[in-house]
Amino acid sequence: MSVYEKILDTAESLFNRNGYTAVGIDLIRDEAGISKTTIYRHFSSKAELIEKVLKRRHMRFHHSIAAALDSKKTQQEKIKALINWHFNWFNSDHFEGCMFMHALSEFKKQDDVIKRVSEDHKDWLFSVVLSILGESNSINDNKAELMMTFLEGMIIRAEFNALKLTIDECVDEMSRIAFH
Amino acid sequence: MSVYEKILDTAESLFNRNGYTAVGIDLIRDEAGISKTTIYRHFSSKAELIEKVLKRRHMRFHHSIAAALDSKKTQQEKIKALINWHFNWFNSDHFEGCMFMHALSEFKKQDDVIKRVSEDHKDWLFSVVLSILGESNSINDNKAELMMTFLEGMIIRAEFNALKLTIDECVDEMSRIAFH
DNA sequence: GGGAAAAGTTACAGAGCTGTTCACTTCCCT
DNA sequence: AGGGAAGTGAACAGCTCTGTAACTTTTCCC
Repeated sequence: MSVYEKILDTAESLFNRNGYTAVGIDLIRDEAGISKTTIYRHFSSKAELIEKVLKRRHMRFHHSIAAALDSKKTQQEKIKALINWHFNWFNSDHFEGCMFMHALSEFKKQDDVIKRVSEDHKDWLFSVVLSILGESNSINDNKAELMMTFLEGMIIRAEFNALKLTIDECVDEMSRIAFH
Repeated sequence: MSVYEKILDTAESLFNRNGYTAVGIDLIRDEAGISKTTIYRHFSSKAELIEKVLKRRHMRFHHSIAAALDSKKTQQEKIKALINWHFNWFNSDHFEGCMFMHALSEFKKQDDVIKRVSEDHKDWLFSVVLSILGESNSINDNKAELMMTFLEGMIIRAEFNALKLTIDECVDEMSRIAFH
């Protein structure tokens, strides 16, 4: 694994667990076993490191979700796959909530680049939901809004260990929204 | 207004707009026009100040929502009042998302007291939703979970200016969950 | 093997943060 | 009038953080 990727891996893991401001460059250096000089040779600032971490994470999510949905034929199967994907994420041992959401909260008043990367991610997730429903029109846009709102709620509740709903209950709710 | 309350007011406003870690005691001192000595006479630490800010905010929300729902008779009216209350909040000029959620994200690994205050707030909001439905049983608990998940999604989407749903659409969705 | 590129080590500048200290002032209560 | 509570202002200790600089070591390609 290249040094560049090791920095990104370590930074992503630490930012995910402890937040962006709470994690300093020195901690990333120690955890990655890579000198600070090298970190700053690859990334001009902490903000750029965060930006690159988020962009790479977005690409990973993008490919992973696309792979999970592509093989599915019906709308119902796609919804089930989407919910399944999220529950797998919630139950993985590194789940700490949505990093893009946290980035938006921490930087919406400070850093426009990080803010935009996070907004782009959420816009993309909305487009995934919309694409399950079919073409964009007023009815589908509205259903996608409802589904997206519920999905965001699931993510938040899961972060705080407050999501008591089962996979099937979430699939049922999403399906009910989708199929009128 | 007492000095004590002025400190809480200023701190709450700044924490709300800029986050907890990003706001220093010196900024609160300048904004409130109150010396740092006085702040530390009333609050033994920044963590305690945050805790008191959150507890007072919780009490305010508690009374405000209770007042909004108490006069309503039917379940339908109560749901409408709850959604209305939230949209009023979203559209107020100081809305920046849920401070308890942000506190949980920032302090879940650091400060158990702040974490618990925030969890208590969310538990209370759940109990409000449940009380609209009636007594606690497996069916109502499940409906309350669905409604709470949707409500949390609304709050997040509103924070990021991504909530395109109207009041009526949210009321319809919540009612659909509540009335089977 | 030689030489350049990449990485490591260490120290440090400059800033900001929390929390404390001390000397001074204001104000209220009796 | 006088004493105590409450507030002010300014400095500062101690720490952490970002980012830089100078110098040494490793790695790797020809």
